[in-house]
Amino acid sequence: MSTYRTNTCGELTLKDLDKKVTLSGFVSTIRDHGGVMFVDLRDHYGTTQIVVHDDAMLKGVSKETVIKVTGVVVKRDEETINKKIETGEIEVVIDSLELLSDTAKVLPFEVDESKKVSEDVRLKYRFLDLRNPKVHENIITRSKAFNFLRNKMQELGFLEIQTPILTSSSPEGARDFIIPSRKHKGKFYALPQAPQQFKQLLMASGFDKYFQLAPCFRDEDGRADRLVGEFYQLDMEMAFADQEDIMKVAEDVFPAFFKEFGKRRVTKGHFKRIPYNEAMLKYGTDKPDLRNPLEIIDVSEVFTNTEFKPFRGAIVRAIKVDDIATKPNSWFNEVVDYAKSIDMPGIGYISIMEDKSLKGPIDKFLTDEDRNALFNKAGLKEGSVLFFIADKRKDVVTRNAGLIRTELGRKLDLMDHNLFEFCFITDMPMYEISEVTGKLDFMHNPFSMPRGGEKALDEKDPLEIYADQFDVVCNGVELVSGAVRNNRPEVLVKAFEKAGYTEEDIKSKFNALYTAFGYGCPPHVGMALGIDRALMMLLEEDNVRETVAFPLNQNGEDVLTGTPNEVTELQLRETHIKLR
RNA sequence: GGUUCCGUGGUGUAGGGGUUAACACGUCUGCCUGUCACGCAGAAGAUCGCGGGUUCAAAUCUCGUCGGAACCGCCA
Repeated sequence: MSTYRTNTCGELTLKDLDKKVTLSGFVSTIRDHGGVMFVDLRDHYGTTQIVVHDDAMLKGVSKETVIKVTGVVVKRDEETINKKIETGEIEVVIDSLELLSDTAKVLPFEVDESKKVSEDVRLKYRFLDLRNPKVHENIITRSKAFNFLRNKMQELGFLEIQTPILTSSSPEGARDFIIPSRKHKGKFYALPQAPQQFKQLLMASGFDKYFQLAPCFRDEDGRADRLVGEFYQLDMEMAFADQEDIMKVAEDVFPAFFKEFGKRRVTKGHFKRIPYNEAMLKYGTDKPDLRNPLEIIDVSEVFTNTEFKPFRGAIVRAIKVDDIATKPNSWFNEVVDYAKSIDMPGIGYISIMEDKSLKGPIDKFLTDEDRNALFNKAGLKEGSVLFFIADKRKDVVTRNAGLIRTELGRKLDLMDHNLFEFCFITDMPMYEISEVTGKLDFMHNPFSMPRGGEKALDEKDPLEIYADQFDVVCNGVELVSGAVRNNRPEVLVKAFEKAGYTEEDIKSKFNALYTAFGYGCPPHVGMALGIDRALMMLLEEDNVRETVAFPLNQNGEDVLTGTPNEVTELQLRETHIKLR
């Protein structure tokens, strides 16, 4: 038996009546009624009400002090049962109390209310914040989630293998965190942005199914849904497998994971598959929220020769919404205001009235032929409203249409808030024209196998080449990225040449992979889930930092431990670093 | 790197060119034998982030700066 307790604060019930018990924990609250005092004693497992009859025992005891008490488990009177806590039918009447650890009398915040406190204060006193059961529970769930994923992957025959944390910097992708080498003057280690190269090397090493709950490091700015510095991926790779095989794993693991830890229904069966280009047209984004039933259509051809100048020669997209033609003008004005807020000049729309006549700012520019074309194309009916989004630039019109679709869905509350709806975005273009350089560049993952292999690279317009590469999107959040990898050195070289790299570049930057592939490598496929972001959704939080025990703030600092910090002159000298 | 918002006792907020800067929670003191967000009475606690400017007068207006958050860039 422990010196400190016979039981935890979360487990005593009526079946323990009359037992002599010892409990230890944090003092949550003290309610002093004169002759009788109640102390809520909290530990990791729960809260138990302690009854004190001698106020001398509470000397020095205040909120958040750590105490040990011994007493007898007593049944509460019917009218004093507290249904809010597991132990609410009993209480412990104590005869001794020992103060194990004192506390400052004035706390930086009330532990139970810590979620309402500004984040910088919470993080400065994170240890207090984490005592809050609501905050505490997230970390427990995180632990269980990691355990679940590990078990699930092992059940599926995947082998967990650790890949290096001290590795080499690669110029592509995100900024690396770099670590100076003591033994190699002027050289640096880098923390991995992802285990990408190593997991592919594992495939070349003959391991069949690899996974890892992998820490990843990127020296990039954070967001509410993106951790600064470090985050975790469920990373996996499988040999002798194609895209269908890994998609099956996705459809097995992720819904099970969301069902286990989420509070919402999860879509059953196969995920809907949407080719990238179709997603961009229908939803205006590569991470659509399918709970929103609205879809975007292209009606450019109707307006090729229109009298309405903003639409003439432009790309025109439209969103049909049924049964809203009778909304008041003010409602439509709010939509117009939203359009302006995203830098659209305005938004045109037509409403279909009871007599099938049209009403709206755009109507006077339409010919009967146009009207017929729109009716057919959009499936308009009485009560429908068709919103138009136009611009000469394809990326702008696509983005704006997507934003309008989302706003209409939100405004009309069309979404099922009790659902996690997954889909695959497939058929990713291999290349795109970089906005920065104007040259051909990889759109996503350069290690993906171009569909059609060498032949496609030789014969096709690069912008027409697709990859067996996919994302898993849930409720408009990109959770997973996966792809069939390029395991053929000669194809790899060709694929990189299109993006302006030489064989020498590949040899110097990705020497390990290039060399390994030269000695035979099974065809392989893999994907990675952003665990923190998935947890954020499962915990219904709107900030990823709520899923991590000790997150860095947006400025990349941990104000509790003082990270990052300065190092000694000696450390600098040994690692050949000179500050200036 | 950029944009926007925020910064007022320990915490969360209100207020707003002028006198004791308000409220809730917390803290302290006293009362109370059944509360569980206990209650009641009282007290302490803030140069309103920092610096400059305008003004007879700045916590308030203004400029700058620092800090935080959200978004854009960035995140193959």
